[in-house]
Amino acid sequence: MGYTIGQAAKKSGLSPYTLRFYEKEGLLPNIRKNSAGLRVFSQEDINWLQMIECLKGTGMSLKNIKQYLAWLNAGNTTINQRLQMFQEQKEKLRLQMQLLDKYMEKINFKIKLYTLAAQKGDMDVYKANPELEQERECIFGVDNPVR
Amino acid sequence: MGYTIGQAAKKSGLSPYTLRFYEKEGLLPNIRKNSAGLRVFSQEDINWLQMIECLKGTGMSLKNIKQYLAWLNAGNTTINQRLQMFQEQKEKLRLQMQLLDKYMEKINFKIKLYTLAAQKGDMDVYKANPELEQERECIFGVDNPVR
DNA sequence: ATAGCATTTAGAGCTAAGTCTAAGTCAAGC
DNA sequence: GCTTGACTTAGACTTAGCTCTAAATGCTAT
Repeated sequence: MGYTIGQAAKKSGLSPYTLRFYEKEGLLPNIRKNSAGLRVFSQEDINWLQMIECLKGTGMSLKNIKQYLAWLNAGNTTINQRLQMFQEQKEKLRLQMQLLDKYMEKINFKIKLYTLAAQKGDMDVYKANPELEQERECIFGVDNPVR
Repeated sequence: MGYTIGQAAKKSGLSPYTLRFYEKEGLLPNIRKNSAGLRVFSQEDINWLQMIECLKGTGMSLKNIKQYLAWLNAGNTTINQRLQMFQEQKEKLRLQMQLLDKYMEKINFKIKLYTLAAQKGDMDVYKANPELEQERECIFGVDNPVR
């Protein structure tokens, strides 16, 4: 009913080095050790690692994840802090997703451009496709510099 | 028709330090200098900075952005490499957006959980709302550990 | 014409998040 | 009983990407 550090590494997609590092940093406070001194990761530990991945992947620092852990350990008196933290994290994620949508537009434009250029063999695609110029200005937000 | 480093910093959201650093790294190869030796950023430079932000924001390293710049400077013979680069970047972005969707689900679940807990004043929300337990298992992907 | 602010340079310093090394322990298979 | 491979520790090292310092120069408003 437990995993070695190598198995936990595979399950979580992190390296054994990283798992030890997280433990050293206090992000994995309750890892058991067996009689031989080896770490034993429970399913709960793996789940917690996935929560860490979620928070890290949405831009939270390890330091702030540690703060969340402290709130978890502090019990019911910190429910409101935790709720607020997730609400802020959600807003951050929403903005990030919005930004990525914009980046996707830019990248799609470039793919369109280079696909035409690859067919033609050169970059003079605006001459043959003047509508691209307008799309470019729209996506890249060209404006008039002062001075 | 040009910006100082401070103005360019505001326009791009980067610090003057970062802009100088990028130039030092060869990511801004064509910044003009005026008669006093001050950098003059053109609108083209600002647009290029926005492209850098797009590539960086979708996970590309500065080193690889520099490679792209080298391809740009090399001319028409590198159109296919550039097309392939953007196609790979698009796929990477697609996967990233998929991941963020998952994270959004997790975070929404936590907000639901903590909102109920905040009303109740404690974390025993699974007892009152057993359907949450199932949703949790679905989102966190609990499975049966071996051994 | 002088104070105050932005800019310049080279190069040092910093932070976050790992990543690795060395020396040693342990269990399993041949 | 010996080798192999995964594990242990403390602590040093690495990398990416900035961020700052110091000393000098130069524009701008009073």
